[in-house]
Amino acid sequence: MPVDALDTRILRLLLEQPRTSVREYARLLGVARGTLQARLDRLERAGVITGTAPSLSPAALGHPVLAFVHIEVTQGHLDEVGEALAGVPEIVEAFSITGGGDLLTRVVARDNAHLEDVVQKLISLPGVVRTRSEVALRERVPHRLLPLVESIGRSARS
Amino acid sequence: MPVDALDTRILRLLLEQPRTSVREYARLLGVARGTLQARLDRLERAGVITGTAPSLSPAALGHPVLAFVHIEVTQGHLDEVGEALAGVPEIVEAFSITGGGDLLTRVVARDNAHLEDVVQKLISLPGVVRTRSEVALRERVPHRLLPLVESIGRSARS
DNA sequence: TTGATGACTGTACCAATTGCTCAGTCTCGC
DNA sequence: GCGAGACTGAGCAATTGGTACAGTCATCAA
Repeated sequence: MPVDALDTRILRLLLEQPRTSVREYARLLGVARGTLQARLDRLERAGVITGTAPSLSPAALGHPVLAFVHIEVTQGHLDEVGEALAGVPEIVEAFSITGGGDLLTRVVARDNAHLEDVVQKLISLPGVVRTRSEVALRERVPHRLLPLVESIGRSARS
Repeated sequence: MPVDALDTRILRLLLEQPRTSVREYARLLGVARGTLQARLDRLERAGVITGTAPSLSPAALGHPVLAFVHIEVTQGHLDEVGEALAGVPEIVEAFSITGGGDLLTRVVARDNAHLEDVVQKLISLPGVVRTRSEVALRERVPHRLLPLVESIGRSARS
């Protein structure tokens, strides 16, 4: 079993109150410290906990504009373009998606003019046919995993 | 100035090797511990560092399917639908985007059948006209902020 | 029934880290 | 010249993380 009831409680605590010590987590969960530590090790080894890097806000870093740029690529150039994307610092993440040779990239920019620059740069990449941009206007649901974890916890309990 | 040269060096360290003590960071940067601590406090207060929660992998949590679901909403129901999205645990994040009453949501699912269930749930929300899904096939550029930080650092130095 | 395996507990130890404070130095702008 | 703000280096008590150990308990196969 990948994650059992105790694991979901651990993950919930981790998400709700990071910056708490392992000792304190153990106290809150009513579990021995060794147990918790073993669980954490296992969760990390299993790839559930992928990293501990603090999250930064591109907006606070002077890049308040967020856009999703679809990139249409000519046949057979998907890998090539995909790799080239890594060289664009404004691209925060990118996926190849269903629908022919399409890529979906998440782009941040200082302003709309900067966004245009980035899109121009993308169009100039060899293998790119055209792009289509959707600018994020408002964050309706901020990135979160807690509801998913709780949902998993609920179905695991049953 | 929001982030100067030292700040970018700090952020780079933070991203490159988390799980290092503040003391060690200070040593690596050749800076007094107090200084570093003050900088970290300031970066956090400024909203640059938004959180310290460890990052989890939905895939390792049994949700390997990632999709971007566009939702078209009838006029005037944007807020309503936007709030309803928070009630769907499979929705990891959501934005309202350019183009009429459109929402873009990031959805994770156990498999394609589960994805279909989620989309069905979304369609059933009052105010939703139709949806369009793009399933992520491969992660071409994994989520990253380091290149952006370095880019900012380069322009700040000049 | 017996024996083994794995998970959890409670305790203990130590080096290192944290949060905090303080006085002294340096640089900048008015 | 002078004050404000930032940085330094030092020190302190309290806590932490890493690790180890023996004992308990439940499960499972022989």
